Amino acid sequence: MSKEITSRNEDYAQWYNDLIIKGGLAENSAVRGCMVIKPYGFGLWENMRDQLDRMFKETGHVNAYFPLFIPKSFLSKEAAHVEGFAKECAVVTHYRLMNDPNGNGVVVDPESKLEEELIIRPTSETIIWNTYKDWIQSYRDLPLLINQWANVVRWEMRTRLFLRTAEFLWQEGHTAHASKDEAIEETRRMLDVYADFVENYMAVPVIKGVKTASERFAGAEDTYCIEAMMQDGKALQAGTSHFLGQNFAKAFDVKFLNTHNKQEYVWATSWGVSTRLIGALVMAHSDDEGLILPPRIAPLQVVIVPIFKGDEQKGFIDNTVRPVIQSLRELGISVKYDDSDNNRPGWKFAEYEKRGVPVRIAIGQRDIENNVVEIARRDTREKSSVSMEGLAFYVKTLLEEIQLHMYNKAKGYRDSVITEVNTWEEFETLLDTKGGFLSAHWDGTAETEEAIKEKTKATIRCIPLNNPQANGTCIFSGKPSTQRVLFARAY
RNA sequence: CGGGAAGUAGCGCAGGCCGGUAGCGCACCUGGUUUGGGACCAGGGGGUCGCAGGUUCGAAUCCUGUCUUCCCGACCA
Repeated sequence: MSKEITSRNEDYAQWYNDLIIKGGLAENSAVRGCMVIKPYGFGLWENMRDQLDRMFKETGHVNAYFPLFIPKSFLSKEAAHVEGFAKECAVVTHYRLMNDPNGNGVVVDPESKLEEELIIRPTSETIIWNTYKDWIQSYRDLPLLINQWANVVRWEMRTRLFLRTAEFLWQEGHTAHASKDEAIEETRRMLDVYADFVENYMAVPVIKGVKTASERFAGAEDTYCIEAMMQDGKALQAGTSHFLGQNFAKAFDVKFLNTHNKQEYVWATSWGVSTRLIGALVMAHSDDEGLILPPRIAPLQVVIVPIFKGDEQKGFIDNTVRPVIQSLRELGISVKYDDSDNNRPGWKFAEYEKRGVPVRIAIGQRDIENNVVEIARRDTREKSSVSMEGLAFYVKTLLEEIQLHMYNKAKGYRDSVITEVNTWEEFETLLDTKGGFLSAHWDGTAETEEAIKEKTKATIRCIPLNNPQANGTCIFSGKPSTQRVLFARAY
């Protein structure tokens, strides 16, 4: 039993905080609402980022970088966009400090007021579309497929490590297209990339869908999303891909000459995932002993712990382990040999379990005599004795098996909490007792959606893609409905 | 931004009501014994008690303000 981690049953929110902090991923900083991502957590992000980056490149995108500061006037050009972000922006009003005349350190120099305030980007549509105006003249300049890795700031009232912080890291793709169909195709393509990544690398099953009008990104025509399910029955939006129509092209006057020599506004998309995914990862897989990280993105895949009495045994173990490490590395597996003398094996076992390292290899005198090692997998906590012969391949296969098992387990849980409900009583009861996704008929109006949210805190997470059409009656209003949608309480 | 709780050594806490100059466990350092699920003995180092004012001969303790964190709400990815 872990001495340091609050159990899920006792206090789910505290359990999550404990995992992040005790697992070494991140901690709170001296700045309100901002976290420090520690090396282990950043290693995780790097692995996620690198894989996503490969996938973006494979789908024809290139990276670029746009400014952190956005002139205030830019933000006001697209009406819905302003509306959506106005309330949570950090604003730069001055550019210089001076010594406090009263001797209290430094103060803002009142002489240095900016003529036009700068907004610290909450997202980059405006600065990017202002730039695209100059980059796009003809259909030959399209499509323009650009991604940016950046930090953004949204002044949140209430923050939680990784899930919602004032500053976070993300990627934002911003593309421009010659036709509506092509832009929609891009929006869907990137949604598929996200789903592929989250399911196959993070081992978190997702539901692809479309947001309702009220849940849409500020300035989008359509917002597509992937929705994940956490162990407490609450949903989490893991990624979004927006079809922006011609809204930003019109706001920033971005036109191109088509093949018929006619001016047209370009069609746009934007899409993003953030460090929030780490929160999803933690809450989808981990247990009361600590983190459980999927092998394909774990910063450390294998840890080797020696068990010995005296220097002589240690020497034997070192010699046995050395070629093992080499053969694992040759297969592209990350390994750490923890032969530190500070802690005993039991302590190390607990520590690496807390950190979610997928595979632990323990090796002692007894094992060497039998030409075996002890292998423990983090996901099931099973231990077994494995021959040294072909060990590296065994581990490689095991890592793949763990990856798959984690996905299947998470999917099994997720599927078990998707419930079709047909009465309002059922809806309210299940929301409180079981949670998860409630698949229910909805009359399609924002009023009903809002009323349900008021009453239950559940929102429509998405209308799943390829959603079967079936006539029914709205769970709340009793009016006719053409399809079921997914409701849930969410992060 | 409203309501509640909390901030004392790296971590977890006691002390506070009743003011007198700070203590425990873990971690850390040294030496030794240990090592198959969070070792033990002995010795040792480390704290402007979140910060700023105030009351007082004297403040971790009382008062005011402020910052931060956690929980619940409103807002949101």
